[in-house]
Formats: sequence, C-alpha cells, structure tokens
Amino acid sequence: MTVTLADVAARAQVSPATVSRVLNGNYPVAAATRERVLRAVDDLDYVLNGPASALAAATSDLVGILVNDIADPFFGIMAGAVQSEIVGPGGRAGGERLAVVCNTGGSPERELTYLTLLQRQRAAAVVLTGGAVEDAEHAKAISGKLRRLADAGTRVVLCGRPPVPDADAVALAFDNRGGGKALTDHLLDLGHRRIGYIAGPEERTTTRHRLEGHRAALAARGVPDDAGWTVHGPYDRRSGYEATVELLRRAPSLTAVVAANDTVALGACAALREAGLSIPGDVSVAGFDDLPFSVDAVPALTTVRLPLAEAGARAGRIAMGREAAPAGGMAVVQGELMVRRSTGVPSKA
Amino acid sequence: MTVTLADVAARAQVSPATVSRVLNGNYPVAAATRERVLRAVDDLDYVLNGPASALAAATSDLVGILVNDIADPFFGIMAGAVQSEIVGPGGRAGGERLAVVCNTGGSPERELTYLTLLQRQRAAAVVLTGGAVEDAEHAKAISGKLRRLADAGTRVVLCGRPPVPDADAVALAFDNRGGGKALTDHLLDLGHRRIGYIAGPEERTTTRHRLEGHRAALAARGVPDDAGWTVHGPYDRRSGYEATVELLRRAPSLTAVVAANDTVALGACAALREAGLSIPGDVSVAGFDDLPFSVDAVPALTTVRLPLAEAGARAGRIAMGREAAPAGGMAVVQGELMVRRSTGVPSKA
DNA sequence: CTGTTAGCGCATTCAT
DNA sequence: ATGAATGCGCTAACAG
Repeated sequence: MTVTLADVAARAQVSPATVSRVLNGNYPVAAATRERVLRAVDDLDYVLNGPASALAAATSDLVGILVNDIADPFFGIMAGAVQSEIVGPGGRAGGERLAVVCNTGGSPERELTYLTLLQRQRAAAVVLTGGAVEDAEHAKAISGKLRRLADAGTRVVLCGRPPVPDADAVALAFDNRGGGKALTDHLLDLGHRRIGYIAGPEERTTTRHRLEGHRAALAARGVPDDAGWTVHGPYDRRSGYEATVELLRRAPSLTAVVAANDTVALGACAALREAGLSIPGDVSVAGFDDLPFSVDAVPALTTVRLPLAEAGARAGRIAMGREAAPAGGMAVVQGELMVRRSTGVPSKA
Repeated sequence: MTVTLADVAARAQVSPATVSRVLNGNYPVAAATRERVLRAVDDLDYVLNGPASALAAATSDLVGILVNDIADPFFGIMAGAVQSEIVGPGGRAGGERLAVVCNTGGSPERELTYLTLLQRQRAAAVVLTGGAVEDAEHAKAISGKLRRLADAGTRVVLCGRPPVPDADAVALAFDNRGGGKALTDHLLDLGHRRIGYIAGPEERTTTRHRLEGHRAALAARGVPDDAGWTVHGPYDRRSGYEATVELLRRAPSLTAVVAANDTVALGACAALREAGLSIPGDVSVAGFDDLPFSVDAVPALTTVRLPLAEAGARAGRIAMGREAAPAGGMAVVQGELMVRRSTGVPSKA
C-alpha cells in the first residue's frame, strides 16, 4: 500500500542503504546514482517514514517549544523566532525541523507533562520560554527532567527564563529586574511618589523580578512603598482593568500605575478612562515588553522593550548548535526603556 | 543506557507484550499485574519511545497546525484553541497529543513543504488555518497533498479557509464576504460615500472575499467605487500606515477607511493622527477580526468579530473525531459586526 | 562509492 | 489474561 524505501531502491536498482544515503545527504554518493534515486523517489511519490527514521537513528527532527500561552504575542513572537532558526543543515526544504509548540498555561504540571511527551518523541531540542513558577518541589522536578532530557541528547535552552540549577541548560534570561527599576526610576524622575503596581501572578520569577526592580527604585530614593498599592493578577487585559479599579478605590491619590506587562497596561488604561481620568494628565501608565500594539495605544505606551524576536532566534540557533552557548551557560538579555506619551509629570498635589 | 519496555517487563516479571498493553490500556489486564507494571515503570523512570511506538502502530500522536504567522494573535488564538482540544482519549496526561505548529509565512511552497513533513511524521491530523493563495497550480498541489494525507489516515481540517476540491477535508470557512459587506453597509448607513479600502495581500481568498463584500455593499447602493481608493498590502501595522498615507495623498476627500484587519487598522489610525485628522470626526476607521486589543484602541475599533477560539476548538475536535463533521463537509462561520467609536457620521461635505 | 547485515523499541498477531 | 514470535521502515556499521 504505502511506498517504502525498499520500493524506491528496487526501482532505482540500488540498495536501500544507498537510497537512505541520498536522502540524508550526509554521505558520498555518485551523482549518477543520486539522480536515479531522486527520480525514483519522485516517480513513486515516496515520503520518508519519520518514526522509522527516528527509531533507527535515535533522534528526531522535532524541536519542542514550551510557552505559557500561544495566543499571547509575547510568546508568539518568541516561538516564531525560534521556529525560523531551526531549519536543518543546508536549509533544504526537506531537511527542516518541526516545531512542537506546547501551551502550558503556566501550569507546572502541564510543563512537566509536555517535557515528558517531548522526551518520548526524542526531541532534538527543547526551548522553554516564559518565567518559571517558584516552587521548590516543582523546580526540582523540572530540573531533573531537564537533566534527563540533556542526558538523552536533547539540547535544552531557556529563553526569557532564569537558569535552572544542575540542569545543563543554556539560559537566556531577560533583565526583568533592571527593566522594572528603569521604569520606576523614570516615573520617580518625573516626580511621581504614589505609584500603584499591578503585578503578574504570584510565585513567578518574572513577576518577582519586575516587582523587585520597582521596589529597588523606590527604596533607592527613600520613597515609601505602601503594600496596598501592589495588586497581583494574571497577565491579561481584564486583570489590568480590575486591578486598576481596585487601586483607584484603595488609593485615589495615586499618580501613576505600573503594569506587569503591556496587555495589563491596556486594561489599566481602559479602567482609568472609564473613571474619567486622563492619561497621563491625571495618571501616568507604564507597561512592559513593548509588544507591537503598544506604540499604537493612545497615548502611546511607555514601556520596556524586550528583544523577543532576537532572543528567540538566538535560542533557536543555540538549540541547533549553530551558535555557541554564552560563557557560563547563561546570558542576560537587556531591555530598553521606551519613554512615550502615557507617562508625564504628575499634576496632583 | 536508555530504559526500554523490555527492561520494565523484566522488572515487573511479565512479558513485554503485557507492559505494552498496560501502557496503551486498550486491552484487559489483571489489576494486580497492572499495578506491578506501573510500579516498575515508575521505578525505572521509563519513558515510552514515541518513534518506535509510532512505527509499530503506524500512527503518531502529532497534530499539525499550519499558520501564516504564529506571532499574529489571529493565528495564535486559533492555534491555541486547536491545541486545547486535541487531548488524547481519556484526557490523561500521558495520552496527550502534541501540536506541531508550522509557520508558513503565507508561502505556498512552505505550506507544501510542511505538509510533506507532517506526512512524513504520519501526523494523526492536520489543521490548516488562514486564507489560501489563489493560484491554480498551487491549489492543485495542495489538493493532491491533502488527498494523500487523508488516504494515509491523517484527518484534514481547514479552519478559516475555504474548501478544497477533491481533498476529503472538512472546512470551517469564515464568512469574510458577509462580514465585509456588513462593515461597509454600516459605513454607508452612516452616510459615507467616499470610502478607502486597505486590502490584504493579493491573490488571497481572504483578501478577495472581504473586498468582494465591500464592493457588493457599494454596488447595492449604487455608490461608485473608484479603483484608486483600494490599496493592497500585507496584514501588518506598517502596511496600514503606509497605505493610509497613500490614500490620503490620492484622495484627501475620503471620509472613511476600511482596513483588511485590525492590525492594519491600527496602522491606519496612526497615519491619520499624524496627519492631524481626528477619528471618527474627520475619518472613520474600521478593521476586521476583533482581536483582543481592538476594544482598547482609542477610539475603540469598529470591526467584525470572528469567533477564532470557537472555530479553532471545533476544528480541533473534528480533527480528533470527537465531533462530527458538518453536513457536506463544510460549515460557514459567521462574523459579527461590532460597532464601536472609530466610526461615525461623516463631517466633510 | 555501494551492497549486506543487523538491529532500533514497540505493537500485534497468534498461541496458550 | 498472558507469553512468544514477527515485522513496522529505516540507519549504521561493516565489508567490499
């Protein structure tokens, strides 16, 4: 029924091994026979059996990409960049690798499950994006799983995620703390002293680092940080909206709101507008990430640009061994403060 | 080195066949032996070899999802929805299927390449999203490829894409024409008569259908359609910006601009603002898709909501055989006109 | 440069 | 309910 390599060999009048060599191209084959084989492949409309190939060679051409939410451009941009760099040797159409995108929803269990599934597939590499959940037990489980993946020959790269101890994984970490500090420094420079903070989900490295940067900036100037001015919530628009309503209730005197990311900031802006407050006239707003839509927000959003595409591309190249891993197995990727119109001098007393 | 099923069998003192049966669960096994096997699996930290399993069983648990651009939420939302519905039988963690997301960039060649790659992997199903390129030769190639995939047992579902002749593929098509017509009808109702149109890339079904809807609305009211008022470009922000600059140059008297999608509309808004024009005071703007950020645009964007998540989820279920295919192998998914603040009564004469 | 020979690890007949 | 045997389709030594 289905055409196999042996069929091709028969038609080209060569041995199966030769066909295999032609197809994989990592072995010298006479030009004439190659032609003959290729023609036979074409004639028979032959398609290599991936599983069989992977079984025999003990490696597959699948690359796993773990993301929290593929519908979020933050992850979509990184995933796309990784995928663009995992082309096979020679860049040939047939030699490409496939990206397996796994939506973890930020759940540690699903993360583990997907890693096991990728291990089962004998994935060539795995790229983990997004912040990690801060839980000792889970951290150990992940670390062990990553180690076993690496032992099995799967290259592991962390993109936008802090290093994992004892895991033999290359880490490209975003400087969330530095970015968070730069953002709040900017607001302090403008004269803000009562700044609300809409943080991401608790127990996340990203959340904690950004918040730490914020607090470090405040502490450096001796500005008091009221605990009630910080609210946690998921990384979505609704969370920004609701958190802002809550902040406005708790502390109507706030002159600025820093959001966990741009999406949250958009929700915050909506809530402020509905409350009849102008931005930045009454309240300044800042985001994080600089997603594509942020420059088109009205007013354009002050935020910290993270080079998502560049980081993803680099992670992809490292995962493919096409680029050397950074010294020490880790690199810090800096963000860049983008000052736009959503932040200004506070007008309230 | 690596633990195999045989190792597990030895430890559990059963035959490899029994272990296989326990793992797959599609065969009666005594509770006691099952326990023993499961314990052995745990003790040895055994992970099934996917390729070997796929080779022996002649099916894999990979599901392909073709998208134009995974960084675009339009596709990210659909991909995420598909992925959420392709859980394996029983919903068990270990029984899940993996989503292979393929970024085609809208290129027919890459589309074909990825389909071949998925065929090679013996994918359980393939979901194609996004509009198709309108080219006879390519259409035939795709059609043939899809047929062969279906013949090999891969279920094929088109999501947001018109049916493919002779391909035995279920199609969930968006009513782009109806949506386009509703949008332009809305503008005509408001009194607009000089409407610019920023269309998507040429030779795309999505582009053509939306444009046809626009023209049908104009024709129905006898409103002339100046060829110079339509500009084509990619589905991105920049295209919207540049096209709007061009439209403003060509026809300063336009009172409304309809964009190919929301992202393009955002670019159009930016260009209008820079030109000192107010929205909708001077020019009304409308988008398409109703992506999450559109409601937060200022002014909030009038657009056509496409139920991307619902369609993707349904495509996923159909791909898994968990939902019956629609009668005739195709269903039309309606959009919904969302009238918001970016459109209003024209002020110009 | 090419053919021959063995498995890769598992699912599935058949037996029992 | 379980075990033994066979082959899925391919790659990787090893010869020649």
